[in-house]
Amino acid sequence: MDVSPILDSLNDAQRSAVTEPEGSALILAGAGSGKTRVLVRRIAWLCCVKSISPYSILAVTFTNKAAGGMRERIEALLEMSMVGMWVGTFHAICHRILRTHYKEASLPAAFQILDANDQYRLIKKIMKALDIDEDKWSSKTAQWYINVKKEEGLGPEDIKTNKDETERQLLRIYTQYEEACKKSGLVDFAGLLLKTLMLLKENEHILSKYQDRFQYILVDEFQDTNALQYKWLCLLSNQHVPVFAVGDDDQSIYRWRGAKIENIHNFSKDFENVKTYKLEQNYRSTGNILTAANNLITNNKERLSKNLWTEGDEGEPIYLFSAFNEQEEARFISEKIHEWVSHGNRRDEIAILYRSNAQSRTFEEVFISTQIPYRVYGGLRFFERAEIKDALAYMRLCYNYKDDSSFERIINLPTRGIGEKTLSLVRNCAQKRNISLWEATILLLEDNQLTSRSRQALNVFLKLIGSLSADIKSFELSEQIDHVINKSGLKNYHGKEKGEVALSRVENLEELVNAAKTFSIDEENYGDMSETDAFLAHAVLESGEGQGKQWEDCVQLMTLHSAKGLEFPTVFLTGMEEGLFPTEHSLSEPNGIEEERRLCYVGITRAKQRLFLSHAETRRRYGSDMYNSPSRFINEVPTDLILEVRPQAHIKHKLYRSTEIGHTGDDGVLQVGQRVDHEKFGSGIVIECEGQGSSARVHVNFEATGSKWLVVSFANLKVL
DNA sequence: GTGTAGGTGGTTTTT
DNA sequence: CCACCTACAC
Repeated sequence: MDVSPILDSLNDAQRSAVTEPEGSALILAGAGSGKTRVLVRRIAWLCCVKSISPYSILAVTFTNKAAGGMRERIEALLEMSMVGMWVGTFHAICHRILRTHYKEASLPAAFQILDANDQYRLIKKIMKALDIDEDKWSSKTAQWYINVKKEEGLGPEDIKTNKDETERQLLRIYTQYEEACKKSGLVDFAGLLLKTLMLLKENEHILSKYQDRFQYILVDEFQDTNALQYKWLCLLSNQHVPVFAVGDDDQSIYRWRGAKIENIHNFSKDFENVKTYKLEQNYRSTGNILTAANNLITNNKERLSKNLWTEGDEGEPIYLFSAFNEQEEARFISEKIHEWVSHGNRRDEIAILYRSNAQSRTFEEVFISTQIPYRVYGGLRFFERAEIKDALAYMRLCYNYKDDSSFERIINLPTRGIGEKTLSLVRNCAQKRNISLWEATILLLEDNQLTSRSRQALNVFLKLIGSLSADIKSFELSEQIDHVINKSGLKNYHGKEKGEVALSRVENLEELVNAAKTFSIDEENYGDMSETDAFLAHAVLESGEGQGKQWEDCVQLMTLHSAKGLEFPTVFLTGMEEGLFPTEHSLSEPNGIEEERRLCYVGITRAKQRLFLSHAETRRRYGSDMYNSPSRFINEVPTDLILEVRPQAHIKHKLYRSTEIGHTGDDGVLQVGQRVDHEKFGSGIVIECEGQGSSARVHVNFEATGSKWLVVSFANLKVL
């Protein structure tokens, strides 16, 4: 057969990887080296040349978006349907397996998935019930602890009771939390993975079913897999199914979330017959951009060596803009965008990247006033909105009365006179008898111990859910949701509120009905689930876009993390300041700086043609002015690549100002960060140094009087 | 049960 | 500084 479309325009390394005959392979694919292309062609190669049925292939990706894109690209390349091939995130795949074997996994058929937010709420509730002081052991820590333990593959019963008081408390919470999840038929994200792993370990016939089925396993973004996912891969591959793992250790930016880079190192040891391929030719960026990225990343000690190169031109220099404050930084970028657009270019070819979400604000303000359409990525997504989750909680409760988390969410929403007092009676009863809140409510009503008022209210609620759940069983999915949001009073409740927000809530609820209408059950991910089950799972696993409406040509604003995997002709890498990027936090973490540097590397390599780095001398943060020196990462880009742009030079600054200059009268060394004392202005901190000898000046931020430039030879500063 | 004053904390994020 | 949460007063 003609394999040319599959091997067409691949370079040698890519071709070797795609046609790897036997065994597992580790593809170290640098940024822009055609990683996705290799994955897609590999699958095409397996199907067409090796005549492997799509049914025998499992491809795992990091996001749902990537999964969809991959299937599409293969189908486009081969002009055939890939029905039967499993492509999805670890979570989606585990979810599917658990649905199929819910009995063996000791889960109810109607088990629901708990998202991070629900998980947090549940943990808080449990801590309150256990009477654990939140000031001493924060609920955030507890959540972190639970997820870390799960990712290590440890259930509460696997952890030995420690003498350490903190750990004992955390374990108590973990135990209770698992109990609560089990009782309500809820599984959190890490739980999907852990439960699947247990299921496969404990049920030989199920494990061999999947081991026999999947003859080839492919993993994208391998550097971002965590310990649990790795174990899962080992188990499924059973040492002999070839695993094709594609990743880039230099782009590992999720270690803080449990991603284990060691997986890349261990891969060759744990799997048989592993060949390693390096994809180092970059097809994305100009020579200068690549040189900048390469130079930056060589400052990391802990990495597999790899050097990107391109056949392309050097291209434009790396532009650097030093702004006085964050406003000016945004204004400068706004001007550049106007310039760009007036030359007939598109705004969506421009990305503005920043370290933290809060930084988008200044850009938004300036873009509104200078009339630049923009789109901010990230933030609250559709299925994460409170009103949507409320509506879905009704649905979930209708299908599973034991879902306590949903029960609590909507018992008094809209308000129906069931307050804290009644609710705590229900909670107590449920806890004492180890039954669900729903069952406890029924018991309490029979017991006749409640005030007539709360009995009335609880009765109304039970009746409502009862009749809703009876009504909707015969309806289409979208009709079910429409029915629920109307009959529950949810829509009316938000309709009566005033203001923009309320209006958008009603619109969102209507949009939910719409989403249900257009939801087509994707056989591959949801198998033989009912449409409703599939939709509810879909809502949690794939929480949707933050802001719809992509039709307008918009400048793209996003964090460095969310830029991973994307590329843009022009990239503005903003807020390049010590304390911001790298973050203050990272300085005290063991390998914090290296992760920040990888993040910077990701940022730089997003750019195809033009890269702007910018930093601000002062930045308003948490209400007070911060004076940050330029990020060390700027200095790690070779000076000769950089062109400083300064359209409105107010003061002449040195680009690379030394951090140490001259001497004070009492012969102390003056350097950035040094505390000094001045006769008149009092004490302050040196935030900048400039010049040499008698013309040397320092910028000092005085506690009492604010910041001032002082000539060192006159100021008579005392080093403190 | 709703509204508002006071306190607090505040990277990155997909599933 | 601002968004979010909690606690209390209507």
